[in-house]
Amino acid sequence: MTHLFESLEEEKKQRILNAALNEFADHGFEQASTNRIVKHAKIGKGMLFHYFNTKKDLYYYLLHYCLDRTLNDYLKQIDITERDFIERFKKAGELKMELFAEHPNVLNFLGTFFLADIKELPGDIQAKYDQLQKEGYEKIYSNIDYSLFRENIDVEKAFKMINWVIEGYEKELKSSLKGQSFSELNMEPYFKEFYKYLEMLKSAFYKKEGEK
Amino acid sequence: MTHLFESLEEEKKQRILNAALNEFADHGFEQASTNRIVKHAKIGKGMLFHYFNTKKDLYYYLLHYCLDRTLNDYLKQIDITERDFIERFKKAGELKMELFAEHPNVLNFLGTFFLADIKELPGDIQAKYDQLQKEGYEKIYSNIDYSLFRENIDVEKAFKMINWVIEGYEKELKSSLKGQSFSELNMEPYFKEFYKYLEMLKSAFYKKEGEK
DNA sequence: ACTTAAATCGACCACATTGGTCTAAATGCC
DNA sequence: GGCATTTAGACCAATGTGGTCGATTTAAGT
Repeated sequence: MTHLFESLEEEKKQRILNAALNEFADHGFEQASTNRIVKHAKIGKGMLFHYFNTKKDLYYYLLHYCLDRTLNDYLKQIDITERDFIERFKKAGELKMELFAEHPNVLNFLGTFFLADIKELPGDIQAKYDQLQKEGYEKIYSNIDYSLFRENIDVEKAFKMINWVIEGYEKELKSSLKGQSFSELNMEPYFKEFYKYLEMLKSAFYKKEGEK
Repeated sequence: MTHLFESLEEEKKQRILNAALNEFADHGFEQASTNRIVKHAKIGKGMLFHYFNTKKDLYYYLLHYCLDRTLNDYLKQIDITERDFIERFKKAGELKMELFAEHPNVLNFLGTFFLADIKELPGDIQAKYDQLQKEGYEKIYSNIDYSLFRENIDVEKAFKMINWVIEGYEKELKSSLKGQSFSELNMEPYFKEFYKYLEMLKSAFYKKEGEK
């Protein structure tokens, strides 16, 4: 088989995945401890190095996994036939929350990776990374209907502000629900509140009904 | 003398302060290394423990220092006779940038401290911390002129969105100027751009001239 | 039931790093 | 000169590091 680890029982796989993602997300590559990983994953030390030969290999495996998830479960799901910027990102925000609910550490891990700027990556991972950046850029900027915006406003700045508000709300939500098991929570009221912010943004930046 | 460290030549004091703040900001208390601190501060190991008896004492000293700076150089400077929310935070944003330019690590250090939630602090530090929270709350919410806001908008939400936009701009600025010595930079063009965002927020949330 | 192969653990390795100490030299001061 | 303070870094026991290995259990095949 291509990878020993892949053919493990799902539950153990998840335990190891989560333990390792958390450890790297919390401490970065160098300071992450394989001892802590095996302890939290509740496996013997030997196993970790049986599945992944070295600490670095483990890191690359996780990186590949996270890039894949983010690309397939998040970016690729963003619908660019939706030409309304805010509507597009309303759905994107929901997708992001779903991914976070299922795998809180995928996004955290990638977060720490982004600001660690490693000099060189294995070819296939570099490719995935490039693909992710390209896809991300496209999903944000392509095929937006500029005519929805009021004439006198700076659309570039509006884009940024909308993103900051979405990020701000996400951040606040995460911190106010810290500890609670996100995935078994009824998210509806939070989405409702999220939508109110988006409506405010629309009435701030979009043309009013009359002048369309 | 009350504290050996205080009566050092300014330049050496700064070297030690910066080295230690950076180390704790990057790694948190446990993982921070006194060896790295002395290396970066370019002093002998003995000195650090001569000035501050233990690692913990050093940490508390820094904490006290950072709380003090933030309180005196930032929070206390915010003018609450300015009743216009956005104008108040325009000046607050500038103060924050100035503090950051002079001491990038003070805010970073406090940032890591906030989310580390230590169980118990020495009395005097706990007091400073409480004072900071109280002062912070006051400076944000007290004496705001609500009548500036348009009648149909949710002011609480507007507050938050304004803060998210300011934080977003700060974050973007920091990351786009990363590496450059912030303090020797001409910040004017960036303030100009910052103001444009604030103007957009005003026209989004405030009453127009006519309806005042 | 017997053999062989894969999976699993954790003691163990050599080495690096930890917070903190202490000696001995350098420097400042009268 | 002589006393006190400042300085550097070798040194300490303790802990932690990534990674290995032999021993034991489990699974599979026939």
